[in-house]
Amino acid sequence: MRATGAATPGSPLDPTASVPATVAVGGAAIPEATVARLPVYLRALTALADAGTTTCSSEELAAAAGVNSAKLRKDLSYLGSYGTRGVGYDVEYLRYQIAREIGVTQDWPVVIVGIGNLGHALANYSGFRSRGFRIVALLDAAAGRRGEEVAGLPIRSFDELESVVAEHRVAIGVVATPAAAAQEVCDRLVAAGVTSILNFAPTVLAVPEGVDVRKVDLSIELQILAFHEQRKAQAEGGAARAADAAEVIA
Amino acid sequence: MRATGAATPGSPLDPTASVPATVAVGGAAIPEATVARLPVYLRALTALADAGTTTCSSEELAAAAGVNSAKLRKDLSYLGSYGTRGVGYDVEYLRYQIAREIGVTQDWPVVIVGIGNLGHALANYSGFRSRGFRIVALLDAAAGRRGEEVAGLPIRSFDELESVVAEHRVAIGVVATPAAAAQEVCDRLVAAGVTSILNFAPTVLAVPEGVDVRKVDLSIELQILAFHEQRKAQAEGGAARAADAAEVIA
DNA sequence: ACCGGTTTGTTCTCACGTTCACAAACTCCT
DNA sequence: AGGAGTTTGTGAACGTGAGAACAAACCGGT
Ligand SMILES: NC(=O)c1ccc[n+]([C@@H]2O[C@H](COP(=O)([O-])OP(=O)(O)OC[C@H]3O[C@@H](n4cnc5c(N)ncnc54)[C@H](O)[C@@H]3O)[C@@H](O)[C@H]2O)c1
Ligand SMILES: NC(=O)c1ccc[n+]([C@@H]2O[C@H](COP(=O)([O-])OP(=O)(O)OC[C@H]3O[C@@H](n4cnc5c(N)ncnc54)[C@H](O)[C@@H]3O)[C@@H](O)[C@H]2O)c1
Repeated sequence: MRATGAATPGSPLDPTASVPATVAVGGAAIPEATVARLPVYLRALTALADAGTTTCSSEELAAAAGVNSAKLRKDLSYLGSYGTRGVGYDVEYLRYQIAREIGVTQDWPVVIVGIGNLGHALANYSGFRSRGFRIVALLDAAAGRRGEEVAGLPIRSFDELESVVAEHRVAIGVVATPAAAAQEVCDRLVAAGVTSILNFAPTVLAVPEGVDVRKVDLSIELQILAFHEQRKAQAEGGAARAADAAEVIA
Repeated sequence: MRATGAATPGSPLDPTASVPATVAVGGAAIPEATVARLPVYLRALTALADAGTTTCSSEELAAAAGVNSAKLRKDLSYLGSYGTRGVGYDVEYLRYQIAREIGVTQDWPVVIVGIGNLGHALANYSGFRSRGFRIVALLDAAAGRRGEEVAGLPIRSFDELESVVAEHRVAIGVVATPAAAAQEVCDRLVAAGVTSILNFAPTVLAVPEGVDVRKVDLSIELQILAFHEQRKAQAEGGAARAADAAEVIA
């Protein structure tokens, strides 16, 4: 059902969101779907640059990013005309333009709240740094964790949130607490001045206008896979792999 | 820009995917966007049930799930007519119907490959179990990790993949290895018979027809937030918080 | 200077997804 | 039994996104 290279249903355009859908303000309007793909292009371009490629066609870049080349060209056209007809795109130049458009030419300071299993993994993740983000503080409510160092940063009290946000001008917060605490933590983050939140807890967060929330939900992803898996099993006549987990209806 | 309660752009409808878009086979066709929301409804219903609620209206459930109530009703209508006009939905009954539709009335066996920072967190995550999944094996290539126990399961050699998949009839695999190894691991998983993959590595995986891939990409999520954050800063006149990370263009 | 080959930027069309609005259907009360 | 009030299920209108197709623009060679 899914084709090679263009293989994924996966992340950004959230059907759970009831929202505008294009992003206008200073520059031109950029469709939300395009915004969600820009980071993918950026990554593909970085990989090409690392491989020593200096120029690439929309076809090549599209293949590397796993999208249709027409879609890629249309996406890029929202940013401007950075290619050369008959030639293609200059990898380094385009990479910079996309990075600038996304806003990751400088680092964004980020706080992580909830340094448990997941918080530790996030704190240790080096991919942040190279992609435009800098973790400036790790906060946790549990007194037991206080003082422990993770990836060179001490775990601090959640009560230090306000001063940390003010000091580093933090705009982005990550919530990695249990679901029960997520809304409360979110409220505190917003009150402290954070206007973008990445939520790992399995809850719907309510936030005031002007605050963006994105969620990463592992169980949802797996359940979507399970749904398709079940359909595949049914398509095979029901005698398939997950027959024990799937009852045939039709 | 985003409204309370319906706050998120967040996950499932991936603009990186060039794909059909409705899911037909045994039962009726269900739009992909709807499939992506069913797990959210399921979670909201579980929360309601835990709170002792036995009946709810589409309005209430929609609020709990963070979506428009018309959208909710239309989504549910794809599954059948499980509500009662003038009354609403029976929480427990609807919960079961959705769980059955998704295919999580029984547990799906899952293997995790790459037990590093992230793999450890995933292995320790209890939310899996309660949502229809059972981790049956942890695999890692590094000999150094061999034998270590995580959450009651031993870390086994990646070479045991085929036998594990065969033994437990595993259909779903999780890739938590470095990006460089992801495609190779993915190929092995597919060859072993896995037909659904959840990928945490920042790479585009190429898979044959019939295999589903979903990706969870933290950096992409953060970059999307950064984009909007930058726009907010520009909207405020450029003198805003992240002025150092955002140049005003006009 | 011109011509063939190549690749972008864009237009046009179609499919998908969201939302409104309302008739059908149910409950409860009189 | 009937009517008022409530809530579902869905038809229709609108907006957004995807992809095919093509004209405009560029390069290199002659
Ligand atoms: N571990 C995973 O792989 C995984 C996967 C998907 C989702 N999640 C979700 O991510 C969240 C964290 O998961 P985890 O496994 O790290 O849990 P965890 O219990 O290991 O860690 C949670 C941490 O949050 C801290 N905390 C609790 N209340 C707090 C508060 N009010 N303020 C600040 N900190 C607080 C706790 O002290 C603890 O350190 C959970 O919501 C979980 O459902 C985890
Ligand atoms: N840690 C995070 O919070 C985080 C966040 C986002 C994305 N990621 C991505 O998730 C992946 C894992 O991250 P991590 O921090 O756990 O990395 P890690 O280096 O801690 O762990 C990777 C593990 O994979 C194993 N491995 C390497 N090659 C393998 C192979 N061919 N077969 C089987 N196992 C192999 C290694 O032995 C190691 O145990 C990376 O691609 C990373 O970019 C991690």
